[in-house]
Amino acid sequence: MPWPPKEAYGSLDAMLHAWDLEIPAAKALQAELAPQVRVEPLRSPPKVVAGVDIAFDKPSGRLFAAAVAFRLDPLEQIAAVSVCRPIPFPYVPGYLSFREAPAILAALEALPVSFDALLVDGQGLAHPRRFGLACHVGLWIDRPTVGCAKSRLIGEHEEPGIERGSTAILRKGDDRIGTVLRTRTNVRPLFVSPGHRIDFAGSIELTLRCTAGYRMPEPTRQADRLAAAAKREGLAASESAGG
DNA sequence: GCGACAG
DNA sequence: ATCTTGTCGC
Ligand SMILES: [Mg+2]
Repeated sequence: MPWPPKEAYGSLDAMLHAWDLEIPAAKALQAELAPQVRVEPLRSPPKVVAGVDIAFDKPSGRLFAAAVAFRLDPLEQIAAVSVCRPIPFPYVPGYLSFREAPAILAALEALPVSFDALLVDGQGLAHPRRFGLACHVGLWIDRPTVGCAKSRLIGEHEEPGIERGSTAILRKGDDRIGTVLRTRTNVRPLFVSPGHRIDFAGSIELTLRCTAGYRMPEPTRQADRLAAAAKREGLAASESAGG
């Protein structure tokens, strides 16, 4: 199966070299790729949902990316992997994908099972150029992808109700860019926005279906934990090795 | 120029 | 994101 889809970018080679860019070039690339993002209803209900996240170790300049797959109905973990890579890009608001996407893609390629949808720890459409981390990764894997961020990057919104499931529209000017979704009663809401191949309603529904007692959806929450664990043992391993 | 600012 | 123990509230 042809993955990643080079057709979506014109040239896979160009995209492979597009990870190492200066801010101005990265900004231009986002503007060029944003029109490729498709906000549309899910074509078929996802059976397997994957989640990804990263743990950083500034001292060693390394990062640990994890990908965890969950089957729905009932929600249960079926696979998990982690990879180690050098940190490729500094954290710059608006350019998170250039720091995290390469490693996320590597982790997803290492996942031993196929997945129908992906949950990312960051914004999707709710981005200055409508091209957050979830859009970048979603376009690459060409599968339904949702951005589930813990805080706001841009946009205005009202406060959603305190009950789990309550929502408030996240907007920029007259355009809707996402949803402020309460995944747990009386707990800070999440900022959910489409990454690719899914719409606002679908991103809300999928996020809620993947939530089990915690603020963060399970795929992303477990990926966060695995990345942190990989970091701990990764550092311990390099220490005992003398590095 | 100043403040905001995913992870 | 990361540095980090105990403490407050549902
Ligand atoms: Mg993260």
